[in-house]
Amino acid sequence: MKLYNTLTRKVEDFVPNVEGKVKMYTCGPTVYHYAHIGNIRNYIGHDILDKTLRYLGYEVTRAMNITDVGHLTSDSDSGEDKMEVARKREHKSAMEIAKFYTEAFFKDFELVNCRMPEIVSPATENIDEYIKIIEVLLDKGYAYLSGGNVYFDTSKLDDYYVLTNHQEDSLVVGAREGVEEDSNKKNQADFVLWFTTSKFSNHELLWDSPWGRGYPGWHIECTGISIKYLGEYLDIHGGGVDNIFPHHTNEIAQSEAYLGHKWCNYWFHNEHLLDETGKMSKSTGAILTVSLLKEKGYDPLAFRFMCLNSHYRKQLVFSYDALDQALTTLKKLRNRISSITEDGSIQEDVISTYREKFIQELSDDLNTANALSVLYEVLKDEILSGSSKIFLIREFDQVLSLDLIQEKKTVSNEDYILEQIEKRATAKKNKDFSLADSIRDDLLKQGIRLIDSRKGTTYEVID
RNA sequence: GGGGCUUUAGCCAAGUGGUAAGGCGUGGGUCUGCAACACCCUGAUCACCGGUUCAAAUCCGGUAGGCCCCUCCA
Repeated sequence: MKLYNTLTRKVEDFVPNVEGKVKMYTCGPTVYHYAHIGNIRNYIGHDILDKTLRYLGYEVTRAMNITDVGHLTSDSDSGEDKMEVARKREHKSAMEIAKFYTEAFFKDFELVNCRMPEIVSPATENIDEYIKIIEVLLDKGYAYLSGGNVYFDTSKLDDYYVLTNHQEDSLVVGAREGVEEDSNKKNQADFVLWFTTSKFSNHELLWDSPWGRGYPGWHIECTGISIKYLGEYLDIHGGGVDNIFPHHTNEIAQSEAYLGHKWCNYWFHNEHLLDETGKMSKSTGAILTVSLLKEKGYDPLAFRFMCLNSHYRKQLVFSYDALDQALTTLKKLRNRISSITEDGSIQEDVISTYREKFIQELSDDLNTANALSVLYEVLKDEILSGSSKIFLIREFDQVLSLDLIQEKKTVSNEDYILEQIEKRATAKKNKDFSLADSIRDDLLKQGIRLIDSRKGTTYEVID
């Protein structure tokens, strides 16, 4: 398995800490709003990685957090917490907001056939863990108290910027509009581990800590949850590219300072899905979700297909044109697959050849577009028996998860349909084409499409 | 200002030194009373300029366009 590692900026052979076992962590959603399709693309990327590793025989343990606290709209103490903003917007309690959007997230997550990680943990359920880590960081001298908050001291590290090529001197303070400088910090790059109540009188979610009643900083939750559930040595940690700096950079800083050794070997980052205007954002503009696509009549898996047809490390521009294409392609694929008759023997030799090809593509830094091409090769192969094709497709779909093999839709009134087909055949024989066509149209309205061939007429059930 | 990614046919895209996969669409055809389905055929010298090389979409340099990050973000 070859995988691009942000840490080294190279495609590398993947070697887990413990042979045959993989510990994997995914930065989960922030549940103050709906997850848009760009967010979901990220989870599809992680899902493919997860399933590919399993397909290759690894025993994968995967954890994901749910961020239900502690995201500020701005870095300085004057910023508002996003959960608080949503709370005001919707006149609900913070926990109600979190519960609502968590459920909405997993609904969409499952609509695109993403596998649920073994561990899914909300940030608010692991406060003790963060406090424990922060105490150790203070003891070791990596953290300091200032203005009521606990900060991580980045100057204590030799290589704080390992994940990026950033230089401290060339960073622009407040590069983004609305970001203000925090005067409590010793160093520009220092970040908050724990906020106290001092500046936030209206914050709803608060916990007692040795430093006063308050709440955790954004970065500590992933470190805490990851170490708590996956241990001190992590194989893969992933998220969107925007997380590289500062989130993942800070995670590495605090985790390794806490543990005293290297923490995670491979950093996996998905590129963004763009729309015509550029980056999709939860903070601005309308939010397009998978559920909304479904309401518009799209199979959510068409979106998954669209993502798989591209590469996870490439920006992908969303358009309805592209989604339409993906939907057509997926339907045609399923159509072709459903017309395969399962006969003939299972041809182990040929099957393993294709299996190897498929594995080779996925093992090449998850080249899903080429993996899909292997699927087309299988369909076209004239030597391969129907049973062998279905066998392979079923296997490929364990990773692709496109529901390629559809349950044959059955109808309760088959006798009636056959009777109508018979009637139409007679009408055709008598050149009464208007009657023949009206029978065909009637059946179509009932979701039955007739298929004429030399051998006669058959039917299929359509949506 | 600094760091990074990207540019392949109408569209989605693969391809990291040896004369451009695959899919969608288009056009033509087979089948058909017609249609749908299916099947067959159909297209690009790879943003531009220069260099390295026997050989470059693939390596190097430059130009132009698009995008991301530099403390909200997948």
